[in-house]
Amino acid sequence: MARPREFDEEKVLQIAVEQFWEQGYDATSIRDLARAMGLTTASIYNAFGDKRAVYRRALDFYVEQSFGDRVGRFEQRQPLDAIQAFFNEIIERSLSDTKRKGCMLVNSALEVAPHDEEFQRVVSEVLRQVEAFFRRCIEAGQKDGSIGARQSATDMAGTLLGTLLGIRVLARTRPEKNLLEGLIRPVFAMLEPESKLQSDQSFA
Amino acid sequence: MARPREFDEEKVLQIAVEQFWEQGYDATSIRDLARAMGLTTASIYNAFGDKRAVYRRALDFYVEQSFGDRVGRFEQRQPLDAIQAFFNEIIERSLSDTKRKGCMLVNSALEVAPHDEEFQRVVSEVLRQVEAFFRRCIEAGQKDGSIGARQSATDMAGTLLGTLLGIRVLARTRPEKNLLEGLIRPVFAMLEPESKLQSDQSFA
DNA sequence: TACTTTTTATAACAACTGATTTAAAACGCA
DNA sequence: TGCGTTTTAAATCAGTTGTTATAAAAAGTA
Repeated sequence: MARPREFDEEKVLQIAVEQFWEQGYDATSIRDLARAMGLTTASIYNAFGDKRAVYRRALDFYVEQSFGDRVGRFEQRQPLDAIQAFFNEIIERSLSDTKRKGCMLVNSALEVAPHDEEFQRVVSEVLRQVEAFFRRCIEAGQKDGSIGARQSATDMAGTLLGTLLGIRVLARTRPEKNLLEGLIRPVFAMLEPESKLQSDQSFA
Repeated sequence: MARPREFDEEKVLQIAVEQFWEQGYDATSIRDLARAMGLTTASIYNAFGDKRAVYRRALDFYVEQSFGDRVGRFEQRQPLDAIQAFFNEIIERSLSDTKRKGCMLVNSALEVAPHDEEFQRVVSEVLRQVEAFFRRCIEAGQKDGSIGARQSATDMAGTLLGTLLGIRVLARTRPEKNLLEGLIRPVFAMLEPESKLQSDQSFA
């Protein structure tokens, strides 16, 4: 046959993720990638096509390891607990993100997706899946009474999605524990069943 | 004295805002700016300093006309109405944003602020002001009974700020009327006074 | 061992980047 | 009318951008 590849495509993609994640698409040059990957630019073009294709693969790779198993893992839990654990993990990750990289999907939603139809489709599809995960949790919780039905599952799932994105943006410039943990409290309260409402009057 | 300037600095700054707003910082070159402004690059450097300084001035200009009077205008109203009107306007603007430019401050929070201390300060300061506006509204509403006190004003102000940012990100890839107007409903419900809670069980 | 195919390394391509130099042009003030 | 000052225009700087051509190196198959 022919000469085999000297590098591991997954290892090299992981490096691409870190570069694009930290610096964004425009600010990362092919030479940046090549140096970090330990490859020549020719090898990158040979293996992936062009810069946009590397980013595409990197974003897929990121989504896979960021949302792939996680959603399934959380869905094992009780509905309300699943949602709360999901947000607690996001907040924790945002607070320990010393490099201020944020979420690569959100970054992509703002830098690349607005003027690239394909990325728009990719990003909105992932967001739709997260929203659907929230909605399934809420519907299950409403059925077993652990989540209130004052608002529709659809509306509340949207609220959770919006809050999630808001946290990821806010944490990028103001990664303050009090702020993030405080803003999520009223959102959790929104999920509470009706029976708990009266006992929830004090917040001191 | 000396030769007077041939261009109107405010008019030219407005053009810079539109360019940076639509394309972002990196993707907008000095030559892009010069062409759009009808100036030479030398004139830009003479008048503003360097590219970063142009962006700095443009962001200030944007913030001024986007948040300057608006907050004051809304604060004239009744507390709850002020908040609702604020969000309704944001949603309306997001839905009619055919160019998908989003909010320049949010864009800046993700592209520039993370690796530029000064912009981080500028962005977080504006966010703090928006948050303070929300808090003032909530505190006033809690005092006159038009807004519930199940959650603290601080926490709810944070929730509103997070929701605001979430809407601006979400609208960038999914500017859907149902989604945005739906996700805000539970947030408005969170603000309701205790007395209205029981009459709010149906959402059909 | 020779042939085929793919991956490498090196170099180069044209276009563009932010920024500056040079000199001409345009004003107000003396 | 000159003088001092600033803004213009045009060209240019060195460095970087994404991408590709060329040819050498490395493997399997015949």
